[in-house]
Formats: sequence, structure tokens, C-alpha cells
Amino acid sequence: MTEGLLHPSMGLEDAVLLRNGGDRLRVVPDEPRRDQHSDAPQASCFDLARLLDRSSRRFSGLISAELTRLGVDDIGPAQVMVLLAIGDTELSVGELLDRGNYVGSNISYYLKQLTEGDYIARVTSQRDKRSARIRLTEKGRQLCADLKEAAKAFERTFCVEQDLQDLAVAFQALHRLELMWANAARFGA
Amino acid sequence: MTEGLLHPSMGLEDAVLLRNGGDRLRVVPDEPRRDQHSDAPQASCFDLARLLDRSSRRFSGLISAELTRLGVDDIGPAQVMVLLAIGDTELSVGELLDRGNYVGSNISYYLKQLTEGDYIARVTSQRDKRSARIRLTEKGRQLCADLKEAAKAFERTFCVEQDLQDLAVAFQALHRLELMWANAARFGA
DNA sequence: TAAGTTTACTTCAAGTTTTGAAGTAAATTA
DNA sequence: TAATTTACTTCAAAACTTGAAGTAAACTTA
Repeated sequence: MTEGLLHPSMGLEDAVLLRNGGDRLRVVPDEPRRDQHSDAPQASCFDLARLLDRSSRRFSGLISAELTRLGVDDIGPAQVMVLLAIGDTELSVGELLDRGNYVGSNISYYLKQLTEGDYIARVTSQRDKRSARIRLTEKGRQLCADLKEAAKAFERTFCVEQDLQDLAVAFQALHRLELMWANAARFGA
Repeated sequence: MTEGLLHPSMGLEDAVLLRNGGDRLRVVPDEPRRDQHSDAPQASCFDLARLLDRSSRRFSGLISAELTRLGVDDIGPAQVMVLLAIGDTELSVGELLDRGNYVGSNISYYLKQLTEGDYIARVTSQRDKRSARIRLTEKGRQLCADLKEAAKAFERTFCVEQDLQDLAVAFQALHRLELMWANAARFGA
């Protein structure tokens, strides 16, 4: 049933992607090119950007729904992303900033809410008293665990092996693109 | 309790992804396993979501910078996404809604600004007078063209072949994941 | 070591964007 | 012809983002 929803024709003609020693996927042309019409629409970086945008919105929607189901109503998907970014580590605001490419004042705003909601705990670092150290509270950890459980349940129900692999593939490729965009930002495109 | 953001249970070890007749990429095991250390970080869907988020922000930043460079200051990256979503076609608000998975009132808001800035033209459909038909004006088309030119210039300068392939790969895989999330939303995960 | 600079944040006040609950008007259906 | 549905738009409140201060600790330098 998924098949019907997939829209056909998109660049990237038949190809073989193979993972080499390091951590890159390579696309190599498939033996005898079957479709010569390379007018197959090639995804531009704008197409990807729109897809990123749309996917984010979609995913946020899912998280929102799950939060509602869990009876959490003092934080939204954006704050959840921050929780997930923190994960099991204890880190400084600065590190968190880097992790999510956030703006400082913005993270401060989120952290305030998360602290008020008791999802995270902050202590002033002893080493450097300017720096705040952040970590999840039990409540925060629990919420993350619940969400992960929901995600797993969802995967078990709806995902085929293929989907999980798509996830890995998308992650890898996107990760590298992001690094490139980061460089672009540094150099001033 | 919580086992971190990376859950270590998904096997994209050495593998070959190949595109079959339809439009799916498949992963098949690679001959002699080269890297045994499968501690290669495994991405969960939350990791991907965060990456999506971060990448979007990054890309928005680039667009903002480019808009500034072009002297455009009446619209931002979000509006640009809408312009790009419209592209060369003439479509109704409803179609646009689907394209970007937007919320109705939200698109209305964007369209208002884009109309005021003379980037798009809207005419009431003759067939169905409730429906507005949208298309880019010359100004809108020009802006899109300028941005695409900038993107190409950027690609020429910074991208290696690999990057372009990452783009295609990320697009494909993410596209399918998005469809899955869309289904999840329909079925109520 | 006093003075200046940088770092690591936080706060605040404007904006901007998003949401959701109406509202409007044209099409459809009963 | 009276509901109902569809295709939007509007509005106001909430959420979010930005950028310009502000604070205080750490570091540099004269």
C-alpha cells in the first residue's frame, strides 16, 4: 500500500550505493545504464531543504501527539528536541548550543521552561562559575524513555527493514551535507 | 535506564545499496565484512529528527544571508520555501498546503505577505470560486532564479561529486521516511 | 595587580510565527 | 431549498526568535 504513495521518477538513476571502509556511502553507476533519459528530475538542495522542513513539521506533529497522549502539556516538541540533545550526558549550555546549532538566547528560553517544568537540573560548574552544567532530571529521563518506547512500538508496528535502513542512510548523507552547510556559513557562501 | 540517544541495534554495517527497478534503495550485505567494529554510531529516528531540525536551521541561515546579499528584506526564509514550493506551477492553496504539510491559517499568512511583496499573484479560480489559484510573479520567479544561481555557484565552489550524491541519497531516503511518518499521523501512531 | 578583554551565559523588549477557534462564501448533497 | 461540506481567510492569543544589552567570572597584559 505504501507503493502507491511513492511518487515515481526522481533523479538518481539506477545506481549502486556501497559503503566503504570509512563511513561514506558511494553511488556508483549501475552496469548498463537503463534509463538514458537523464532528464529525470534531480533533487536540488532546495528540494532537500523543503523536504527537511516538511519532515520536521511532520515529525513535530507526531511528537506533539505523543506528548498529548502522555499527558505532558507544559512543553512542546521544540523543548523535547532539547531534552533529546542533552541525552544522558551532562553538558554546558555552550555545548548544547553547538549540538543543535541554536542561538544562545533561544536556548536560555527553552532551558528556563525545562527547568521550571523540572525536566532538567542545572548546576553552576565548579571549575568555571560562568558556566552552567545541564542534565536531565528523573522526570526528564522518564519522558525521553517514554518517547523512545513509543518510537520503538511504532517501528515494530509500521516499519519494515527497509525503513530502518532508509533512516540510517538518510542520517549519514544528511549529516555530511549539514557539515558542508556549516562550512558554507563559516566561509560566507 | 535510558540507553542514550544512539541505540545500538540496527545493522547498517558494510553494505551495498542498490536501486531496483522501482524506486527503492536496497541494502545488501557486502562481501567480506571489513569493519568488524560495528560500534559505528546507530541513528534513531530522534537522532534523525534532531538532524533535520539542525539542518533546517542551518539552511535557513544560508538563505537569510543570501536574501540580505540580494537586498531582499521584506520576506524571510520561510516565505522563500513557499515560493520554492510553488515553483513553476500554478496551484491552489490546498495543493500548496499538501506540498509543504502546512497548516491552513499559516499558509494564508505567508501568502498575504508574498502577495503584498508582489512575489506571487492570486486569482480566484473560475471553476471553483472558493479556490484561489497561486503563481509566481516575475519578481518571484526572479528571486527563485537568483537563489538557484547562488546555490549553483556555491556547489561549484564547495561541493565535490560526493556531496551531490549525498544530496540525492538523503533526499530519497528521507522522502520515504516522510511518507511513513505521514502514515503514522493518519493512523495515529 | 589593576585594568581591560573575552567568555559564558541570561534577560529583556521587540518582533515574527504558529495555533486554533471562528468566520465567509461557494459548491454539494439530501 | 435547506443542510453540509469544502476552501479558504481572519483574528487574537500563545509560542518562538532575534538582537541588543547586562552580569559575572576568567583570562591577558601592561
